[in-house]
Amino acid sequence: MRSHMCGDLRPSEISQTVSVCGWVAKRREHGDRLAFVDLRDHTGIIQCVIDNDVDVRSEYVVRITGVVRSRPQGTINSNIATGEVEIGDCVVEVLRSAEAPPFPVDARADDVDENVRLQYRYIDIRRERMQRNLRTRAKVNSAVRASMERQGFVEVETPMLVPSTPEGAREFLVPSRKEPGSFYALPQSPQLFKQLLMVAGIDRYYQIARCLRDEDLRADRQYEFMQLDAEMSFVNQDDVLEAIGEAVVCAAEAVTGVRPDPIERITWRQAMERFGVDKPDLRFGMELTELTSVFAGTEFKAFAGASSIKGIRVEAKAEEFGRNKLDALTDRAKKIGAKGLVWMKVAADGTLESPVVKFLSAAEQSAVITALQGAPGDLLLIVADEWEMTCEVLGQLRNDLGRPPVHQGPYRYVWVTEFPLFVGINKETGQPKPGHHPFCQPHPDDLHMFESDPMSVRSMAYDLVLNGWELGSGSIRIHEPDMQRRVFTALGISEEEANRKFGFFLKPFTYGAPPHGGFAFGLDRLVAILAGEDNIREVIAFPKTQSGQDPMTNAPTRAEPKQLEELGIRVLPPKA
RNA sequence: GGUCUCGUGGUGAAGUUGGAGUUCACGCCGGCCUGUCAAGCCGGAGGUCGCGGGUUCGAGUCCCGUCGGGACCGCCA
Repeated sequence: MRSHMCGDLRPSEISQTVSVCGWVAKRREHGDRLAFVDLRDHTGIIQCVIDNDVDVRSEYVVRITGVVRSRPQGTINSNIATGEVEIGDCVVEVLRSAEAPPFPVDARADDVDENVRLQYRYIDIRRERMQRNLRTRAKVNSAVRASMERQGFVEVETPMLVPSTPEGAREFLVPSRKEPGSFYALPQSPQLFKQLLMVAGIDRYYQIARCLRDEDLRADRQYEFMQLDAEMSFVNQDDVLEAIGEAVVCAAEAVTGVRPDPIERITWRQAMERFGVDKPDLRFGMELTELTSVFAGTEFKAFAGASSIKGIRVEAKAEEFGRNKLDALTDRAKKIGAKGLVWMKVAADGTLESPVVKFLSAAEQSAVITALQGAPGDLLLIVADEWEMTCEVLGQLRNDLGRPPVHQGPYRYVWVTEFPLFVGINKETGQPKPGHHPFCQPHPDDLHMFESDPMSVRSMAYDLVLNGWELGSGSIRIHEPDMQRRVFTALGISEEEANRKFGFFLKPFTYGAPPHGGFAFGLDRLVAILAGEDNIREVIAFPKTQSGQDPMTNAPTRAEPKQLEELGIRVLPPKA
């Protein structure tokens, strides 16, 4: 039907007869004998000059055949790529008329209520921004696949109907018709299957896998999302980071044209010390500064006896933060869990202004300024608490006060390694909770304190972080029954319980499991950042809203009584 | 489950101390127009101010509830 794409026409095509197809982006009439029609396809816009009376309106689908010619002098439009040429002597075929669209099919729709855009997603996607985003996504998928293939990974598809597993995120359940009362779950990840593929000798597996989690939605979370999921046999941690890092770097290069530097690494401990979070945003400074020794002998009650004191310097913000804003910061700190927040302002003469300054010795005051490199006009924020709380509170404040939008360059990738094996205590059982999952290999250097001090044991788990967003995580897995038993014991899981919950997973490991490890990272998040979006809905063709609905299809919908009966399901009346 | 925030013709906004569905831009429909380009000029249609209740002589505006969108917290091993 067509010989060229709209956006491809250039002076090199002049005097050629061409046919283009697309949607009418704009019509400008100048009487019966002259009209300009801007025709749009996914490549761009070309101006067609119509010299007879043709009724074409916005979003009509048309085929236009005519001759490419250069535009008359003074009428070149430098705003579009095809602006030096136009199509003349046009024959217009209306392939389909159209209703007027509910919103402009161009950048103006960026300001339209997102719900309306989602309701008419098929029109929204005609826009250049959405076309670009979806094509960026395809580039990332393609580059990731190519990279994984080059590295000898084999794509294996794993089932969508899987057994429900008790740990982890809430699952979507699918009722079984053959066995009423029994349910499949939709996979939160192919975790179990990919490890079994290692037992099965696949050696290097990957999949661009759809994962589902029935947890509340956010800017960076949808019910369904795509992950690059991978697992490798006979490898150590470096091998995994190397392989996954290569795929990520290739994906970034495919989109930006620039190959990022090798991804740097930081341990979890360092990340907490310096940035106060386990997904540090390396694009800006304001790092946490250690002050515990500065106040080692202080008289100030709030600091005396605190095991960890740290501060951050908010550059040149002293003036901006009046009483109200400082109170709001203090509230924020308390909400996170701090007992309080100490603020100080560095005055023009280099002295400190703060409600607590009278409790601090002159030596302490000057030491604080030196440690934090305070300059006149700076705001200093200090927290004293247990180490983890101090880090966490200041890390949050650092992000609140300094973090740019996620998509704003430069791209700073970082591996965070050596996560703690256990995190927190299960309130019901009093036992530690797994930091990653219960099949994660403890750090070999920490095995001597596994029983005596389990909370200090590091793991062979790692995260990949980009601009403060967690892209994904992985670990070296346990492949020895003895080690697995020790971990279950530490978690308070009995052998009976372990067999009941994880039996179908553990048994295969007795038949010869190779040492293995893997990783999974969220493609939606990576694509969003590379596409310059701060919301993954913008890179998903048909996303759900925050309440989990699809304004276009109206999903979820009520089931027919007949369907429910067949499945042996009765729906309870809504709670009063 | 919680905090905050938004909801006014198809779209985006304005709407003052509570005083007539008022206004602006875009879009739409009709007319004029031979070089425009998110064209220009003239005219027109189009709204249950999300929904329900309350206060009031009178509510887009104030109060209560509810529904929907969004951001965040919880949650996401």
